[in-house]
Amino acid sequence: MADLPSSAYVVLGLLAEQEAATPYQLDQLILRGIGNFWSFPRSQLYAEAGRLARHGLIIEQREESGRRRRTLAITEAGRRQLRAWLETPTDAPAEVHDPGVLRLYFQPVGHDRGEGHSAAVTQAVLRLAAEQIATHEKLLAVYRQNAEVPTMRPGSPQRAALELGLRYEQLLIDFWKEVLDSPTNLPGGSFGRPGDE
Amino acid sequence: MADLPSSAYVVLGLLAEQEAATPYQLDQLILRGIGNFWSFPRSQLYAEAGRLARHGLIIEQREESGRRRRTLAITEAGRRQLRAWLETPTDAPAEVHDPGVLRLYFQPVGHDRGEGHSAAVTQAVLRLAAEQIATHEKLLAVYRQNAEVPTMRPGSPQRAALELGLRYEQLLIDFWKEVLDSPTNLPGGSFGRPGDE
DNA sequence: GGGTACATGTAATCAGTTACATGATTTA
DNA sequence: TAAATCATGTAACTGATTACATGTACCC
Repeated sequence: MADLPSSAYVVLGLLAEQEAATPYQLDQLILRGIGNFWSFPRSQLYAEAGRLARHGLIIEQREESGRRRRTLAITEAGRRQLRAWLETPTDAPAEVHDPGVLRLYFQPVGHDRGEGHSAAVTQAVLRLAAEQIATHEKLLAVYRQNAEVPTMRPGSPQRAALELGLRYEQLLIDFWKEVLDSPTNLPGGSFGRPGDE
Repeated sequence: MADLPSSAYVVLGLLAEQEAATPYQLDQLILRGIGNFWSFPRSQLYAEAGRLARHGLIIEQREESGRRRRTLAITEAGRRQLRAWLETPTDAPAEVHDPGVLRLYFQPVGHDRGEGHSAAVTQAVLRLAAEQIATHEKLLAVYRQNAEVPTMRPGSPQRAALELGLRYEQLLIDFWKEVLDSPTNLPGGSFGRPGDE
């Protein structure tokens, strides 16, 4: 079986716990759960559903009437595929796409010549840091709320993924706060060089 | 000006510091630098180059002879666009796609009924954790090497981005080590609940 | 000078996103 | 019952990836 994109396994995984769901319901689940770590727009769910159905990994039932709603359910073959994937070792690195860091990286080139930090760069970096702190604190708050919902069992994989999200956001906030504190000598300066475990 | 995908700004940003480069050279730069935080395959560079050239943000020169090599250089309009983007506030959240976490999340559904941790799940989680630790330690080692290259100025944005990478990998390693230590009560268990600042 | 590794480009395909259209349900 | 909101689907487009083809330099 040709291997599927990871988003397909998100669908399979959710259907494995839900037994059956509409794409819309899956979207809600993703939003509240794994979506914070592997998100994609709802419309993609239709494409995934089609693909998975073609492969016989799920079955789609359409309503006849107006909305022609789809109900999705995983098949035995789908479960097998999911299990196989869960057991497949992976050393694929995580992909991080962070627009804030990207902007930080290129700050110096936006301004005129010279490697040194101009006042303009400093200003821009400060603005960026403040904005990023706000962004990440907002997300942290959302995660904390998610941690409170009753179905979130402590010690479960779902809770662990969320925990990682919480720590990640905290890391980012700490990082940007350091930037705010010394915008001309960013984190990773002369002290605490790597190699000194 | 319609706004461009972030990868376009990677190209613009690099060209702004390099003055001129071939796509291949850009690829090398990305590999060593920002690529750890915003990567895409080399072939994409050709598409980006085309797009940017069409918009007049860079100029492309092609060799006449055999390889028909392209040399890219940023234009004044390109610099303006880059500057504008650098100053655009963004609250777009970072996207993290981590195949290890995704697998962890769905471990329970791979195995038979019941919410409780079966021995099989525990086994699978342990394997996953071990494998993830190895993966992230490998990447950490690469980052540490990158931190040593002479052009990597301490306190610079490039170094800061790398620093973030180092911390991120360390975070992941710590997380997975905790998993290894108590695979039946994953991080985010009863103690250290959020809300207790 | 033949093999190997590096450098370069393109086309075809697949994934992901945006924008839109419409059906159903609630509520004032 | 009109307006607002939630739920649902599709098509068109753009971005990203894979697979391939070929050129150039180096080195034994």
